[in-house]
Amino acid sequence: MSKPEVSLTNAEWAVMDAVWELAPVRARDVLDAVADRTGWSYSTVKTLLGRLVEKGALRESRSGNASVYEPLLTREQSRGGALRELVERAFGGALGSLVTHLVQRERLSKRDREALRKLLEAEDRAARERAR
Amino acid sequence: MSKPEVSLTNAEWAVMDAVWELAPVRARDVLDAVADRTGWSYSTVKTLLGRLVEKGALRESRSGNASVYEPLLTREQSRGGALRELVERAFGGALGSLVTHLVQRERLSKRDREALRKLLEAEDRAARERAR
DNA sequence: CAGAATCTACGACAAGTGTCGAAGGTGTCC
DNA sequence: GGACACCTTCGACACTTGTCGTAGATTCTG
Repeated sequence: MSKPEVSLTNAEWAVMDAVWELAPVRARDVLDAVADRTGWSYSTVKTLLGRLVEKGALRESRSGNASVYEPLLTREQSRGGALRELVERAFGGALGSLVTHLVQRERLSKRDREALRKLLEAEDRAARERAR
Repeated sequence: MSKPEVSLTNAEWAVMDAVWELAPVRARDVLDAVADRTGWSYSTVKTLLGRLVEKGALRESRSGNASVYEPLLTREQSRGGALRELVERAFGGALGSLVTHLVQRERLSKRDREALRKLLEAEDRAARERAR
């Protein structure tokens, strides 16, 4: 039972962001949330929502005459998918290459590096915990 | 003089990978390098190469009757671009969110975590060096 | 109830992507 | 010089993505 591996486009990410934040949500609300940044029309949002339902990223239900949408994927799942796609395409499938690139080329700030170290500590502990 | 910010598609990454590895390279060589994995025809490769030249990712020169291609971007530059696109779309523009996601959700192996720590050390030193 | 305000459903369209095939040069080898 | 191999250029086509507009159904409101 493999997950269908839903991949989101640029515009779809904007919509999903709104849905994740406001679900259960109506098209109108998504538009309101997104209009400033995108300038989209109601139609555009509706089309995107429709496509997202089709590809299994959203669930659509009816509340009277209007549709209400809810996510079928979590933001983290989607991020993971997008990340894996990137690693596949641009980093030869090696997550390690991405990590290396991150630290060496993207010039993490001192604070970022500190935070990262903290995360690593925590993850070490978590891993040890899991191992028990 | 800002760089044109070239963005590569899926298929184009495959071609660029071959070019980076073999440049200066002819279409035929790219095809040979990529055929197994993709099953593409010569035409397909040629089309992709043409599009890459158009968008400024490759330089094309003539050697007799045939074209020879060379990259105008390094792999690292392109990776950086792709990474930034991802962060923009899926991580709300916050590189830190990506890093957090990486460590917490992608379950880096113990070895990955070690390597990462090493990189951080090195980066700390480099930063200190740069600061002088 | 009539009109206004909303919704949804369809369809459309221009770009961008992934993939080729066919036609016509150019070199190469006997 | 002719046959063969290999190149390039052009054009095509289906699908995806980004964006709407319009028409018809539904609901709210004075």
